[in-house]
Amino acid sequence: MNALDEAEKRARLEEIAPERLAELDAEDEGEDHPLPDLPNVEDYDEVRMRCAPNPNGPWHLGHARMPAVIGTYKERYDGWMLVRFDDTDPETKRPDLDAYDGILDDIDYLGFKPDEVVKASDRMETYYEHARELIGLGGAYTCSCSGEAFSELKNDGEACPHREKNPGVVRDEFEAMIDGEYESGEMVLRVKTDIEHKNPALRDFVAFRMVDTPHPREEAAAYRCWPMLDFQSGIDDHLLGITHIIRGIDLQDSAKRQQFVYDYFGWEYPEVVHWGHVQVDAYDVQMSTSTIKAKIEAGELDGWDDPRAPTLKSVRRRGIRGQAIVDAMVELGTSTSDVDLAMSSIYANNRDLIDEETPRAFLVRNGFAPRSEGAEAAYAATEVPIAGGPETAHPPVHPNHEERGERDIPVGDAVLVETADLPDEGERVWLKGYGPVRYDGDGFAYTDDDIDAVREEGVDVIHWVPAAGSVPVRLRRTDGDVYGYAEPGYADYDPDDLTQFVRVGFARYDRADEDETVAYYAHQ
RNA sequence: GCUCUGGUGGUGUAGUCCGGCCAAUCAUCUUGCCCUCUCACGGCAAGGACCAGGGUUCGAAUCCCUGCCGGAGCACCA
Repeated sequence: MNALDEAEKRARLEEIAPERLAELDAEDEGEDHPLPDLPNVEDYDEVRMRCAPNPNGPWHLGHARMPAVIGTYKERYDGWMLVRFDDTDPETKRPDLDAYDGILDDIDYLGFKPDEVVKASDRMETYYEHARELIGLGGAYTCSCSGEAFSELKNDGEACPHREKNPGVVRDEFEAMIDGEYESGEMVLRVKTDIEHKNPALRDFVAFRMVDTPHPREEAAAYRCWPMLDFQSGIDDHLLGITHIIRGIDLQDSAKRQQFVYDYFGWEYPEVVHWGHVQVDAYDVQMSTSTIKAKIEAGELDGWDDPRAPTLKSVRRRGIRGQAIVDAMVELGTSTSDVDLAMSSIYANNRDLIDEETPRAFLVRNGFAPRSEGAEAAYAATEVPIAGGPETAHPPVHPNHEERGERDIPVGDAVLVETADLPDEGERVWLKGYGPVRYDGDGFAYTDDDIDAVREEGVDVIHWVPAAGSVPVRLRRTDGDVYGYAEPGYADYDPDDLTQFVRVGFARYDRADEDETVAYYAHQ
């Protein structure tokens, strides 16, 4: 009934309330977006956002959320995306020189292109300029209290003696900080907020401190006086025209702290969205840069792309599309509560993306080297002589796409099958893509049964490879390495090619070593 | 201790602002069936949730109160 006069209703609405019609259309479009609307988008000419990673190491899976969500919003609002490396801690979170390009590479893998890339460590003079200005406005003071001493005063809501220091002295001491005349811990510049603020986290926070360790980037190695995140990031967000900040709840109080700086300068604070922490299931290794780094150094992981590492390099090597990760991250939304990301949803997304285009191949498993706790699997292959049938098998490249042709697998005198698939003596089995055989205890004899044997008589269909000419494969899984033999055609694959090993799962061809070919397992 | 912030199936999410159309959406997941040269894809079906207790109301996932549980900040880390 209602559907019948939908068009009529629209026409009528157009007449009496065109603005309402536009609203309806906007609502309809909104249904396609898993992510909630960004706040107050209409107040800005352009939605400008930033990813602000600390380049202190390669990215783990959780890091993907930042570009995934921000990049998706960028596409949705036709906005602008900055990648800004917040590398202002040369010591505790010391930047890793390879991480700058590594992160950009990961963002590219996820399918996004930043409109601009900057490094905070290139912008030091800008931060100094603004600090000078802030001092001029009476909004900051140099302080030589020890951390503990200040903390104690602060917790009691009491100002330290340096707070009312003569502005000229503050100016001189700050210049001395810039000139590196203090050592680490001797002097900081604090933002004057409200020392009695009911939230102790907001009271007179540190804007600059001394760091003795030189920055690893040559261009920034001479600086000793470094801004803290709250100051640097706050200044940059304004200067770079950021309209929407999207970041984790750990920075919840940051906006409130930075608001004080913005107030001194008379700036408007951007819109902010905070999200909770992400945990990913399916990994034994904790998702943290330092933990992964430690495990690699201890030899427990082979590297950042070890299949057991919850890193982007790892899933990438397994042949999982960046898009699958992005989709999963976007589905998580931007809730402030902590969320668990199920790898199965990444796998489901990936399967959606690759199944149609991925060719099939046989892999007969024979051996397993577990590399994680509780992993168990027993795979064994049996060689069985075969006689009486055609010389070659022709299974399709893809069961849903006849037009892609057939694989040609020579059978030879014997085949390998997984021992668990071996039928009882006297029973038949259907070698997939080849035909029916009867097992006589020693070998397979081709029978003349047609496919009805499978359809109506319940003969099992199993995968197999020829005993001669098959490709020894090591299939690297998150729980260990599976050994086996792939059909001869697998020798023609190139690195990055995907295949679906029938009844085993999707895998990415990695390389051909001298004695074996290495593939990485993605998922079933 | 102080200050924020959150709690819908196994997981994620919609609904919460403006109480009824919610015996709660969608996806993933699990199970069963169908399709198929046993995978994957596809189709069908089933399973599974409003943190607890009070209150307001004709009516509460939605509003109020209390409790419980969780996360974050109070760094010269980001």
